Amino acid sequence: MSFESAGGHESQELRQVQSRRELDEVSSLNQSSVLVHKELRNDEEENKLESAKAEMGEAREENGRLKMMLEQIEKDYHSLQLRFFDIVKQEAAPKKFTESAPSHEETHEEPHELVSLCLGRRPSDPKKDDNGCSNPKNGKAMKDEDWKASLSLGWDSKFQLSTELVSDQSPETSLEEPKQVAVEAGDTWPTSKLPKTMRNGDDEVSQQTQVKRARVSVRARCDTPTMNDGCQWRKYGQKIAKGNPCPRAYYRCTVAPECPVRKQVQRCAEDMSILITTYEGTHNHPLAVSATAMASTTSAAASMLLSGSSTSRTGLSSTATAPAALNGFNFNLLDNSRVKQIYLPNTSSPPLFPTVTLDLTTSESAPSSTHFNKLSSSFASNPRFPSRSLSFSSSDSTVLPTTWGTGYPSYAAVPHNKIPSGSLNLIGTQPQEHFYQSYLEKNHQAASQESLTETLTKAIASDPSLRSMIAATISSMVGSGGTQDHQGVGERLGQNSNWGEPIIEAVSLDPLTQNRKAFASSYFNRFSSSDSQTESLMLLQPRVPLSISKGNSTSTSAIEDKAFSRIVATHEAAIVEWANMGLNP
DNA sequence: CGAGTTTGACCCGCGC
DNA sequence: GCGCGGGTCAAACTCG
Repeated sequence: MSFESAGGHESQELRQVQSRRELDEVSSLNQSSVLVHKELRNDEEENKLESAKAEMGEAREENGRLKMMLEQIEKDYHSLQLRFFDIVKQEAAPKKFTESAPSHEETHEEPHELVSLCLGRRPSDPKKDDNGCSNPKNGKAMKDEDWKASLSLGWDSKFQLSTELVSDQSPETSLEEPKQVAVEAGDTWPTSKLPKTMRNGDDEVSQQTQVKRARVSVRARCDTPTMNDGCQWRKYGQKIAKGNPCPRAYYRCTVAPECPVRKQVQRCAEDMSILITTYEGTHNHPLAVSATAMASTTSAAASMLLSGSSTSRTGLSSTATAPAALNGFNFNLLDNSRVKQIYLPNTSSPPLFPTVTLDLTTSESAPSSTHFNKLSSSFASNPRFPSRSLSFSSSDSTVLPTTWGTGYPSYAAVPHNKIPSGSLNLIGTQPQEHFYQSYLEKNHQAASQESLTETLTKAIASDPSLRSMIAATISSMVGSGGTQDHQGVGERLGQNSNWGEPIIEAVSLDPLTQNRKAFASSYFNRFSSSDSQTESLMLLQPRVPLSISKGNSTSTSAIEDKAFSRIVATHEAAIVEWANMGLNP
């Protein structure tokens, strides 16, 4: 202690001596500097002037260099933009280019990379969105509408997202422009099927002939000539199709003059009460709330279909089934017993387009796994395109099907947390869906729940579309079912958006959703870190999270319920984390 | 009178 | 090349 105090004393003296010396130096320097300053004042000014001039010269030079760089950058940007447009044109019209100048690069192009098959509408008018549901103050007034809308919020095709990646024309419009491109690229009709006026008119459109189009066929019990899906349709033709005494009617969307969406309506030959409506194309206009349900459902189905076809070559056959969630429908595993045969007008001539069938008929009819097999095999025989069947075998007819034909949905009649269960079956030809086949077999053999869970986990890892569906389910659960909170993801996303509008916009605008997206992406990427599609797939969340209520799924088999519980339990931590993102933004 | 429907003709792709 | 079937066109027709 004394040593320290002595040392401190010495240092104090040293500091005092030092400061005195410094003061002396400063004073002497001041004196001398005054003299020098007087002498050099003129010289300094001259020097300053010269240095300033030199600096200006350098600045000019730098400015010139920067200008050159800017010009060069602009040139590069312009040339790249031109190249980009050329590429987009080429990709949009592969047929023309392959015919005129076939190249290896083009012939090796994956068709799915060129296609967007979003059946929802593109966000053509964000203002309308704002006027509609995004205003939280409208809360109660919009409740019913929101509820309806919540049923209709859907997915968008990941191909749209993929298109987005390469079609960004300007940062400000990056969320909108690509969608337009997607609409133009994905909804074009083959040249042969384009109206003559269109064939002669827009070359770019008519050139997009090889683009693979997805069709979504919806089977639903309906007494009226057509399902009321909220859209305005104009009938433009009717034909008697082979194998079905009931005529097939062709309708064109008339909400917007240029809307490319068409639908075919035909009664099922075996069951006249079942109406088969096949949708094709993407609405390029805002949709009414009542119209968004079908658009979302078909969009999701098309997305699933294409996600499968995009990851595998067609022509390989396998029967596949998958658990999935669409717009709040229950996420149920396959129940073969409820899958009914879907009318196939001409199994000898496979459909020209990849088709996904949504079976919204009730499950009252007799079980028929043989029908299922027959159906899947007939699809599998299709060498050109895979087809899938999604069966929403609902035990409660108050869901979607009954809303069609009556004009307006009756969703309000169904408590949101008591949505009846529906199974969703995928019947596909995707070789990567070995899991589905595996599950199908396991289901038949009453396999153990443990193996089922493992299989499901493996499936998540192997199938990007399934991952997207799982993510959708999680989102749904968090949005309403899991938290009993209508302010969940569903409202966040659903209210501020119109139907069919690609989810990417809402996702991009909502920090919470961004977090969730990032989380889900990272989470599911653990299963497949090398899968580049995962991230975009994670954006395909459902707009509306209806409750995935399992308590009311009386029609669901015990195996399905348990399997569902297991898969949810397996990813419980992720789900909780996901949910907490909303609770603690 | 305009919008929507009906219906025969037409076009095109595909298989034989 | 021919026939078949799916899809579309467009004139005629219907309806409000």
